[in-house]
Amino acid sequence: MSWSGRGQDGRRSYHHGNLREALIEAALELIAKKGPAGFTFADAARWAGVSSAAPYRHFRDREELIADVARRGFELFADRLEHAWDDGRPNPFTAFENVGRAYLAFARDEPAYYSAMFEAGLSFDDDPALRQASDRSFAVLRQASDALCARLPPEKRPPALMMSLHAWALSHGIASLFSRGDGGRRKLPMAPEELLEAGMLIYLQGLGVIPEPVDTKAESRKA
Amino acid sequence: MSWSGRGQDGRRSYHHGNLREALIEAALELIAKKGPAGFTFADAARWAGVSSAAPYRHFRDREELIADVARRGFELFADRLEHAWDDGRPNPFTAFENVGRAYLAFARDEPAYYSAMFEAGLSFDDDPALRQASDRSFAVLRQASDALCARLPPEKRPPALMMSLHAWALSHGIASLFSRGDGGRRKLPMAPEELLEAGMLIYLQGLGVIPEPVDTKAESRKA
DNA sequence: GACGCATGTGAATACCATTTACATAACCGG
DNA sequence: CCGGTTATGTAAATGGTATTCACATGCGTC
Repeated sequence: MSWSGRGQDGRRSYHHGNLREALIEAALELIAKKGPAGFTFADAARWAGVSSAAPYRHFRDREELIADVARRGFELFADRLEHAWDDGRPNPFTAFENVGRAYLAFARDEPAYYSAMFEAGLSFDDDPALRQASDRSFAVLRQASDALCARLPPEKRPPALMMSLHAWALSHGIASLFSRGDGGRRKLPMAPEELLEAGMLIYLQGLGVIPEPVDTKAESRKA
Repeated sequence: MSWSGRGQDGRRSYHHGNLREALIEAALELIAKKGPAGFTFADAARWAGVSSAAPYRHFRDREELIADVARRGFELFADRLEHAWDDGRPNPFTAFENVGRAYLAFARDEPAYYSAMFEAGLSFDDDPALRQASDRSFAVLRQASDALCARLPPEKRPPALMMSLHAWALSHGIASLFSRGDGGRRKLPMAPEELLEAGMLIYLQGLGVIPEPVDTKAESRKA
């Protein structure tokens, strides 16, 4: 079979052959352009060159498509964060910073995914796959926080879960408020990445993870 | 005239008399129930008991109504934050904490306003009134940060603007992720208010605003 | 080669946003 | 009090969207 369902003349045969994927691609294009609210099922169908009823063979309704985009977004997000964490190399502190940068880079470079994930108003309870993908993303932050906490003497050690929630909230707040694909809602005196890095640095110093204001390059060499 | 445009029999006369306000109330109800995306102009009109064309006498389109809700939300938000700040009484540190609690309380108690303000995808550039109201809210955080920074010796003093952005981002992140009116997307081991307070405490300690892990009640008594 | 299931079509239903022409009444000057 | 002007509301029309249903197509399989 022709994978895209097209003959030699370029016209599509009765069956598309890959409609599900085509709809998801269309959704990403459209969400990136007009936000998750502006995305319409009919547009996606037109984009894929099928009738407006065809998408219902692959998704129960419009929301299920968005949920699938969000799920894929979380999978990709988790991959990016895991790659940035790199098992804590070269050292937990530098790796933690890399995760923060990867977080904002994802929000900036994949606004469609990020919108579907956090701004589409999806219910995570109704969709175990979505919940699981979201959990996997969060697990990276959790893991990184564990590693950083482990650096502290047990009596000063904060709850790693709390620390990961703080990191997540700060990252998400900066991403939502200042680092959207459209350039952000508000002018900043610094790049979002710098804002996040400075914030986490101050936070970690407050925890005592960093004894002194520290040169990260020196830190890298030490590890 | 009858302010609500109703005669003694309770039926509305041809003119509503207070439609603009009624539509805004309806919008708040509906946004609270189904989110800013689920809110429809037609529903609001039905709720107010007028035809579906009537709202256009008061708002250019659906978005202008949402923008007005958002603007009012920011005004109310600024009032609440200012009240919590209370000119830095009893001392800047305690007042700063109060602002954080007020932030989350607003997000929890006024989910309709909060949604319209931060999740409706409004463009602040097209609406000076909206921009101005939003600026007034942020100004409270900025003012509080200024006062806290002033406690530090000049050579250790961080940029107050950066600090206020950190506080805003952390608050907004926690509100968005964990403190929505619907109970939040994810279970937490602690109340959102505690999470924010702990986070800001650690942050301020990292800045050196708080010399030691400190009992806030003792701090209040001292001031 | 016939059959069944997956996939796509067209038409129908029911909403919603928005516009337009028209209706009503509130207000205002005389 | 009266007539004109303006603000506010209505009904109907247009065009778009979500969703469903009966029907069509053709891939894969026996």
